[in-house]
Amino acid sequence: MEDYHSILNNIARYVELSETEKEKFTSIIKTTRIKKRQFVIQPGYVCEYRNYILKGAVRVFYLDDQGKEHTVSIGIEDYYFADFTSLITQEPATHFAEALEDSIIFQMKYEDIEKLCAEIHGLSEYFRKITERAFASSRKRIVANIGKTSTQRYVEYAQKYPNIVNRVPQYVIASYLGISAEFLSKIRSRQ
Amino acid sequence: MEDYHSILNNIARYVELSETEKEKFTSIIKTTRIKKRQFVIQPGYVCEYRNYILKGAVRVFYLDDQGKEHTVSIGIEDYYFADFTSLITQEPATHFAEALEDSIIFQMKYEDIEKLCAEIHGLSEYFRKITERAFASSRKRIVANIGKTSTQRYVEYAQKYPNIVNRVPQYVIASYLGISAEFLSKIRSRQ
DNA sequence: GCAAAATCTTGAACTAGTTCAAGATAATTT
DNA sequence: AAATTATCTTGAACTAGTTCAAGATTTTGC
Repeated sequence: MEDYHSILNNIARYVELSETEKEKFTSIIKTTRIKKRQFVIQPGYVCEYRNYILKGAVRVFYLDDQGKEHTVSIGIEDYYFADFTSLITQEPATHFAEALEDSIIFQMKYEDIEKLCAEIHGLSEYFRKITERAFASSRKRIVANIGKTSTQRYVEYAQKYPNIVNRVPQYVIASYLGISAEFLSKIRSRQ
Repeated sequence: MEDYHSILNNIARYVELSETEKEKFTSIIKTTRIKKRQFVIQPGYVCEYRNYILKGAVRVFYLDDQGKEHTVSIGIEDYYFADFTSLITQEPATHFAEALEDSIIFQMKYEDIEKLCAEIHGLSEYFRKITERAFASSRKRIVANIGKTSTQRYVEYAQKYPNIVNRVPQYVIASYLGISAEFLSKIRSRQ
């Protein structure tokens, strides 16, 4: 029996579910342990699961034509990740998800969530609300990428997520912020 | 009596609503006519409405510290827009929304949508699903901004949205793609 | 249909950030 | 604790894209 306390707590911040509903939800969860550097999602394979990080750290990234890595998301505890395009279309992924530490994740099959959202109104509301938040912060990131200098982006990110900056390799942060690893090093040396 | 055909059609692509539900939904819609260059959303004022474009074109943008414009979204018919951060937090907006043409928009109050989503399961599912799609395409845009050259971004955008490129001033496209208006002009002259 | 406003183009000087290369540190593994 | 692998730093040469300025073209309002 796993500890669903933290994910149910996350849900409770947005909606109230009955005990039966909570049980139905936790019954679709598969718990997976992954080792550092292990891939959870890989290009070519459909992203079957919506993943929740119970413990550890995971990043989602893709490789461009020149083989350069671009990190799309960095998540630690209490964070969802997926190749969302692949997840909602159920077409092959284009992104990797890689454990940055030994981690424990909860995996929920796309179809199971869809069925449960159709059945449980509160759950539909929950995913609607967290996706709205995710969308708004994605918009904020676009704004930051377009409108700010690399230095500003790094300083603000480090201020907002000091724990991530301390846990995760610098080249990952760089590729998340859209800066070369070398230039991020130079930014840091000037601070 | 307005023509809700197109917005109900949009909904029908994702979920089925009963006649009563449709009526409840259309009853919260306020129709507004806006003139070219008119602002619908302005920094300092809470973004009260989720807006749907029935006819016309609208962009959402913000001004950075140096007074430079950065376009966050460009929408034409059958497209939702808002300052989503302001909408979901109900705090003052930081963005402008400006009509690029004389337009007709449907406006739905944030609180009315929330209430109706809590009441009508299908509507909650609808907004969940369209927000998931919006989120996925927002992620794609981040990837494009970080990983591609200006030229690639422009060429791909023009290919995907030829109608927008033809309807909307070039400097708006440039500020959406994160390029200076001058450089976009040079890109186009080389094509 | 003319005047004014808005948009687009082009060139020259510049700069933020990249790329490449090589060495220095730090973290893991045996 | 030595060896290997992963990560970070620094410098020099380079380039994609910016900024500024001024003129050309198109659109809009009266």
